[in-house]
Amino acid sequence: MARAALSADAVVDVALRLVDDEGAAALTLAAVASRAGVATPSLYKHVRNLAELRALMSVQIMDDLAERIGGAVLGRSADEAIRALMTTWREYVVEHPHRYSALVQTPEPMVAQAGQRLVDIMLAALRAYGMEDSEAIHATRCLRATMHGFAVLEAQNAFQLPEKLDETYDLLIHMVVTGLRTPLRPT
Amino acid sequence: MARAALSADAVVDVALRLVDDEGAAALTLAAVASRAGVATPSLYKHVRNLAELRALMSVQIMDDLAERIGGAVLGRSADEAIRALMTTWREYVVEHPHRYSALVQTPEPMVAQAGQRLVDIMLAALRAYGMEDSEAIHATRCLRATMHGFAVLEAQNAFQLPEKLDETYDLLIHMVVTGLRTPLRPT
DNA sequence: AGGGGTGGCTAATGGCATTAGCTTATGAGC
DNA sequence: GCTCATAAGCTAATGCCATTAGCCACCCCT
Repeated sequence: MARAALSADAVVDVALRLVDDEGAAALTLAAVASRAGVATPSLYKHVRNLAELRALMSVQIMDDLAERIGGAVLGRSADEAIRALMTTWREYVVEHPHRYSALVQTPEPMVAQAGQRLVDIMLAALRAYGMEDSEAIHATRCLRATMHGFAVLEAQNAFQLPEKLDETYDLLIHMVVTGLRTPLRPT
Repeated sequence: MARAALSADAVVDVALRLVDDEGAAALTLAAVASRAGVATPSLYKHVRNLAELRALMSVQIMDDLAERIGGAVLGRSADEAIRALMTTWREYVVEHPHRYSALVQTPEPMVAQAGQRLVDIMLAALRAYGMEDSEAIHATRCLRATMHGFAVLEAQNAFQLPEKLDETYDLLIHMVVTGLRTPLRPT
């Protein structure tokens, strides 16, 4: 080992704060290096390239989300668990909208695994409905799509009208809870 | 006027086909120019810059979607309209996944207006539920968030497990229809 | 005290968006 | 049919960015 200095985690951390402060479009290696007080090429000692940095950031974001959500869901079941999950998810997005916009979905194993950890937590919350496996997977996808869609749109400021988003989100939670509880077909 | 040749619309068209063929990440002015059989700087005679090209592409995509959806919803009401709307939306995404990934939401008026046209069609479909204005707006946001979330994830290939997406989407439609029909509170 | 490896640096390359300024074809009016 | 203004194209140049190559200094371990 040599000087302590930077590390991959530290670089990711600097990059995440940069994105928080200046938006996802401001993410360049030059800007990260400048914040870290280092020359641009030095970053390559810690991350392979920009694409990997993006992936590492996404993993960190998903893990943060997973941790928060895991805590929120603990000890609750069924409707209450979904409500807590969705509320916690949105809180994170509202706290860090740019960070959420910087999330990338790549087929890369590292990112896919972090996504899976997140999905597993949702899956666990939905099993509380007594769903069998395949059914729970479909339900989880619906939950994920719904939350993610709202999150993306809110993070990008895509909702124009003056109606309160809090109220919309209450309705969204209601829609998910009601819609997933009502059986699709009487099979 | 001078030579017919290119036009802003033609550039947008070439760019959309490029994205369809090679993915959203392949969108560069150099690549568009090459496809159009022209030198890169020539594009600036038709679009202001890359950001404007992206915006114009997004407008085109949203208008295509609006046209399809307008047709699909015509003559249907309530549940059937929502079902048709969601099905048509997803068909477009499956046909043009890269194009959908290239969609940008900016506060720019041009894009916001195209988005509004799309939202208005959804709003019209939801009024069929007899919702009053504010209620219909919240419901439209839920519908939009849900569809968009699923579309983004499917376009990015973010669903890993082998379960059929068709089945998931059936459940999603069911969730939206059921969830939006059930009143939130008996106010 | 010394040596190996790690983490930093400067310099160089190539792709891209964008701007400046020149050239030419076209079509409207005569 | 000729002229000319202008739209639409071009080449050249700039500057930012990611990435690579190759060099140097510091620190820990012995």
